[in-house]
Amino acid sequence: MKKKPSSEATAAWIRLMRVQSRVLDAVEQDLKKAGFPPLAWYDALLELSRSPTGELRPVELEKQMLLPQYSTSRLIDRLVDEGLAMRRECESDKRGQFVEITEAGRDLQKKMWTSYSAAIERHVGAKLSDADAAKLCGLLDRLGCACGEMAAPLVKDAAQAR
Amino acid sequence: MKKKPSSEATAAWIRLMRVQSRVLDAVEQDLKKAGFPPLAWYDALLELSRSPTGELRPVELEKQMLLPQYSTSRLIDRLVDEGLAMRRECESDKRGQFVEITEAGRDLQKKMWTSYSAAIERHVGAKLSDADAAKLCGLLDRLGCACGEMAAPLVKDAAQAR
DNA sequence: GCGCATTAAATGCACATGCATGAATGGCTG
DNA sequence: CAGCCATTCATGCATGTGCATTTAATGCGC
Repeated sequence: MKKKPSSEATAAWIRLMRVQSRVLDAVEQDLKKAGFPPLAWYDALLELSRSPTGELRPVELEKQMLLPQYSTSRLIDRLVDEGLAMRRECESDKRGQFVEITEAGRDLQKKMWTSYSAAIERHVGAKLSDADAAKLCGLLDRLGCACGEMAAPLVKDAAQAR
Repeated sequence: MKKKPSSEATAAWIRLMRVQSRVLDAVEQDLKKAGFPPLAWYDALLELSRSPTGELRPVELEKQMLLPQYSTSRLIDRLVDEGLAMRRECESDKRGQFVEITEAGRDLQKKMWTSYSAAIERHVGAKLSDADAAKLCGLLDRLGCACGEMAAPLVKDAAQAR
């Protein structure tokens, strides 16, 4: 059947791709210039630090962030290499493991948030009123949620860092 | 000064990243399942085919798509390898060159558009009314355009394929 | 015309990613 | 309990990407 998208839908698609790419680039650049690791590290550290116990199963991390399994596995490798997290074996299920954030990890997450939040403000907040940001949010949610999963219970304030 | 972003701005940022990632993924998967090359190839072929002469300088291509110079260079390599484009030397400026789309390239672009447009409809059009898509567009533009460049003269109907 | 900064494009090298697969464990079914 | 499929995580290999540098040609100032 191959129905064609309306020109509005197509335009929205193009904007979504281009604008995201630019804004992400800008924010990543800001972080890099401040001497910090990539955003993905922050996301992982944040998820870990948000867990009551400071630890998560790789599988859970993988679902929170939208990464493939192998990608999560290697991200954890790097965090561990840098002393930002530790692997801990899982008693109840010996296939699995836990990843626990270290103090250094928590520190880095907090420090990054300073730069990160400034970058968000600069590249997003400064260009949109709160009302418009909320509208944007609502429209984007309509695209994401119907995607199959719900997966947005704790996302809503995922940056309540510090 | 490091001003903090409002929670609305932060939420919008997070949605922008996550939703784009999901939707892009979905569309790329659709294309891949249909046996087509990555989206970037389509974008490049479209830009080339849109040029009146069917050719562009790599530098121009690089500006249209949001790619770094070396990335464009290698993308062209692949297109040429597959017979979808040809390199042609530039008379007036011997440093430069022209990249010209071939018939095979035009064909592929058109064929991809069938799948591509269906994917856009499925993952964007179907989830948003035209009015909402237009709103989304407007909000996104506010984020992208103030970015420094204008760079959206021909983007507005960049998918007027076929 | 000569030196020199500038622009266009390619490339070597380290590192990241995607994909398929493997290894270990768990759990279900008969 | 035996067989079998599912789950969790790691990894080898090919491919892609980022970054810095190189090569080549231009234009500019003098």
